[in-house]
Amino acid sequence: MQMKTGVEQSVYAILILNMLPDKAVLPGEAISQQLGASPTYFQKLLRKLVSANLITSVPGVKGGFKLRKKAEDIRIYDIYLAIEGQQSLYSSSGVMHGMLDLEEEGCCLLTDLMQEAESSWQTVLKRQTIASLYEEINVGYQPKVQLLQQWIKEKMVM
Amino acid sequence: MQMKTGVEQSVYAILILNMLPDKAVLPGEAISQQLGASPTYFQKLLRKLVSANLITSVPGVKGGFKLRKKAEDIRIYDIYLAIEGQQSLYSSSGVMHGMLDLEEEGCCLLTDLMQEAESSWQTVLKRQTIASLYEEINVGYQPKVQLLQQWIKEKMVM
DNA sequence: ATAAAGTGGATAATTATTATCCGCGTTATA
DNA sequence: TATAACGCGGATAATAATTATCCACTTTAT
Ligand code: FES
Ligand code: FES
Repeated sequence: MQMKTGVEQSVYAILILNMLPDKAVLPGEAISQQLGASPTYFQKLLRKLVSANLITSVPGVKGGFKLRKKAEDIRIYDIYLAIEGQQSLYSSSGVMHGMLDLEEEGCCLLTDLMQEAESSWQTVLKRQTIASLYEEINVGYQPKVQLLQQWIKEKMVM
Repeated sequence: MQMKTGVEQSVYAILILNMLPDKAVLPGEAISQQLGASPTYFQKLLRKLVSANLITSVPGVKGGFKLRKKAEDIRIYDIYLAIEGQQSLYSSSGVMHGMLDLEEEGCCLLTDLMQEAESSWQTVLKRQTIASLYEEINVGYQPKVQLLQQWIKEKMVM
């Protein structure tokens, strides 16, 4: 039970896109290179982010990706959801059904508990946004962020 | 990112063992049959529960498994831990390291957040115990539980 | 002695995740 | 208008995680 690495990559990808000037766009391959991710698979992840309306894509020669929402409106949870899908962490196999010979469903006590735990988990991931995460990184690693900004200026297209 | 089905099976297995009279023991195969689990793999799960000191095993002809702790002292989280292991839900691949060119570790902002979320999740799973779960099932499905009790009396050995 | 259990290791089957390829549509620009 | 740089989607392969089976072994009641 491990979160997909795609979630981490996506978060940092969006963090990069957040540093992009308005109207500018960054090619997927540049991003995947910066993250050290496999370019082809990373495109698939970007597609999921597009489907989730977190970023937009521009095809064609000066194409690429950019944010669709404001950084304040992108919660870490949204990114998680885009990549991992909406299925819950726990899904009952109906063990209790067979055990107690129940006809109807909607019973599983464990499901209730697990759902509550997951909600509690989600709450934390809904608190932090790309904006707040960027804030933290910026105060903690400003010089490095400058370099990243520089790199973005080189790779972006308008 | 799905919890292993072994967690569900283990919870119900322990719930069954909890209904066992003191000194009695239930063979692993009987349990797996009741749960509809694959017998050989389910033995592996039972082993993990033994290793985690949640249940004890008795070898030999009148052998089987029984609880090691009191139902009040077995949290759902303990069972989760026994089956899934102690690794956290999220583990950083160091994407931020490569991105910002950091030497040392202990940085990842996402790791902190994810850890907080996971703690929050764990808290819920630490609240409920086998005792409280059994309580709930007992009030909700008493007649069915009677039948299960009956079955246990048939299958147990002392 | 024998049979019924658990144990541990090796291995296979299945499923989920990650990765690659290729042909296509779109768009700036030469 | 041709071309090159990009994103898109489907098919497919490689890898890893999970689930499942088998077997030789130890333990113990009868
Ligand atoms: S056994 Fe889980 S929903 Fe019924
Ligand atoms: S990038 Fe996550 S710990 Fe440094």
